[in-house]
Amino acid sequence: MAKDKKMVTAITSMDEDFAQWYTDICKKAELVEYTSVKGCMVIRPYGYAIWENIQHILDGMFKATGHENVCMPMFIPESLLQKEKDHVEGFAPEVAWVTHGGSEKLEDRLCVRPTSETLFCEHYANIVHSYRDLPKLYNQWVSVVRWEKTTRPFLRSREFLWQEGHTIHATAQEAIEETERMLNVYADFCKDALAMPVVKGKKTESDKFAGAVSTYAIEALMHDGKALQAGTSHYFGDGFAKAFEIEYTDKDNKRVFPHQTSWGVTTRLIGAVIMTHGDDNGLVLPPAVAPIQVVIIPVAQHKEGVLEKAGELRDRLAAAGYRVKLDDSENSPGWKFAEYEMKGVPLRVEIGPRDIEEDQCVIASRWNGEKTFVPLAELETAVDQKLKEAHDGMYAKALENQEKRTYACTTVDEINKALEQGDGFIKAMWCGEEACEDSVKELTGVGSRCIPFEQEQISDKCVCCGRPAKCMVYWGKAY
RNA sequence: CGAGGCGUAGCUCAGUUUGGUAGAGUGCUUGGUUUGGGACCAAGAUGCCGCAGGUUCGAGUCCUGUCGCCUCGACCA
Repeated sequence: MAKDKKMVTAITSMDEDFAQWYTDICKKAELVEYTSVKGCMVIRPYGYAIWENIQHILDGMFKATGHENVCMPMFIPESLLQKEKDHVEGFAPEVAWVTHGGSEKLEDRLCVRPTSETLFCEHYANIVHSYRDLPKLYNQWVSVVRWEKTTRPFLRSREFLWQEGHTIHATAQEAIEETERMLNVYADFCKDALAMPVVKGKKTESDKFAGAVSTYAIEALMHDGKALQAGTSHYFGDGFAKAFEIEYTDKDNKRVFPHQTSWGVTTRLIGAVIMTHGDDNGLVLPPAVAPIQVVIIPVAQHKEGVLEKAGELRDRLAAAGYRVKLDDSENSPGWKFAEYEMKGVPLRVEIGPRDIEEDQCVIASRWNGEKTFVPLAELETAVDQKLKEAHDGMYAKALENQEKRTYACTTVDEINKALEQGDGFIKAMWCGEEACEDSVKELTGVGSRCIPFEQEQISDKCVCCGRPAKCMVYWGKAY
C-alpha cells in the first residue's frame, strides 16, 4: 500500500523542516509568487481559485444570515482614524500612509485601511437616525494593508484579502448575539467546507481587538502543533458609537447609542488548509474548496480510443456538477500523478487501454492514497462517495491530530513536560490575572489562545499562581 | 525590530577561502522513441553573479551600504 510512502522528492519533508515545507508547497503548488515588494504576494490562479471558492461559500452563508455586501474606500484620513483611542493605538504601528497626491503633499495624510471600523462608523453616523434604521448588517470583500515586520505567504502578508462584517444594532443583546452567530458561521464553515476542526472561545483582555469590549476567535491546531487564529468576531458595545457620535432616536423618543460588531476571515484560511491537511507529497485540498475536484489522467493516451474515453468521462463528471479537468498534455502519466498530488486535487481518475477493455477506471484518493477500480457505469456515484469520504476522512484525521496534541495540565511543570512531546494545545486553568498569563508565556513559551466556550474543570487552581481559577484556557504557540 | 543563514540560468545549486574568458543538474525549444508513479536519445537557446557605491590593470570572488528570501525571538489575521 502506497499510503505512507513518499513517492516523489520535490519538496522538503514536513518532519525535516515544517516552515520550509510550507513555503515549498506555496510555490510548487503554484499558489503564490513573490513580488518586489516585501510581504506583497501574487496569488496565482490556482491559489486565487481556492479563495474564490471560500468566498462563494461564505458569502452564501452571510446572505443567508441577512447580511448585505458594501464597499468602503481604501483610504482613511488620519483625523478619522484618531477618533477611537484604543483602536488607533492598536493599529497605528502597522499602518501605511499616503502622504502625497501626485507631487502635492496632502494636508491630512491618508492611511491605507488596516481594517475599516472607522469608515463604517463615519458612514453609520450619516445613515442611522432612527431605531427603524437598525440593524444594518454589512459585509465587504476587500484587501487591507498592515505593515508587518515578518511576512509569510497567506499567514502574514502586508496586503491581504479578507471579508470584514460590520453590523450595528439597537441593543447590546442583539449585537452580542450577532457576534456569536458569526463566530458559529466561521466554525461551521471550517468544519463543513475546510474539514478543519476549530476551538471556539473568547480572547483574554490582553489579546482583544483594539477597541473591542470582547473578542471571540476560532483557533485551529496545525499539523506541527502550532495554533492558528482562523477567524475573529468582535463585540464593540457602544464605544465606537460614542467616539464617532452615532446616535439614533429610539421608540421612546430618546437619543441613544447603538451597539456594534465586526468579524472577519482572511486568505490566512488558505494557509490553515495547507498546514492542516498537507503532507510530504504536497497540498491536500478539501473537496468543497478545491479548484479541481477530479483530475482525469489518460494512460497511453496516444493509443486508439483512450483520449476519447477520457473526454467522455470528463463530460459526464462536468455534467454531474463536479469541477473536473482532463490533462491531455504530453507529460508522462507518472509526472501527472505527482503534479496533481502536489496541487492537492482530491480525486484522480486513471483511464488506460486495459481499463477500457475491462470497462472500468481507477479512482485514487489524494487524502489517503487509496486506489479503487470502479466500473465506468458507476463513475458519478463513486466520485460522489469518494469526495464525501475525503471530506470526512480529512476532518477525522485533523481532529485526531488536534486531540492527540491537546494536553490537560495543572502546573507549569506539567506544561513544560507535555511540550516535550511536541507543540500543541495546553488546557489549563487560569485565575484571570494578566500577570499569570504573561508568566506562563515566559516560563513555557505558550500564550493564551482563547477561553473556550466548552469549559472543563481540570482543577480549581490557577496553573500559574495556585489561587482559585476562574476558567479553563487553551494555550499554545501561535503563528 | 533583534540574532543567525542565504541571494549566481525559469528552478536547485557549484564556483567566493587564494581576484584573471560564467558552470552543472533540472526545466525550456526542436526532432525521434516512449507512456499504469516525476521516461530516453540527439541537437539547441537561456545570465546586469539581488542592487548601488568603493578598492584594483582586472571583482561573482575583497570592502561599505542597501533590498529581498528563510529560520529563531518580539509584534500581529
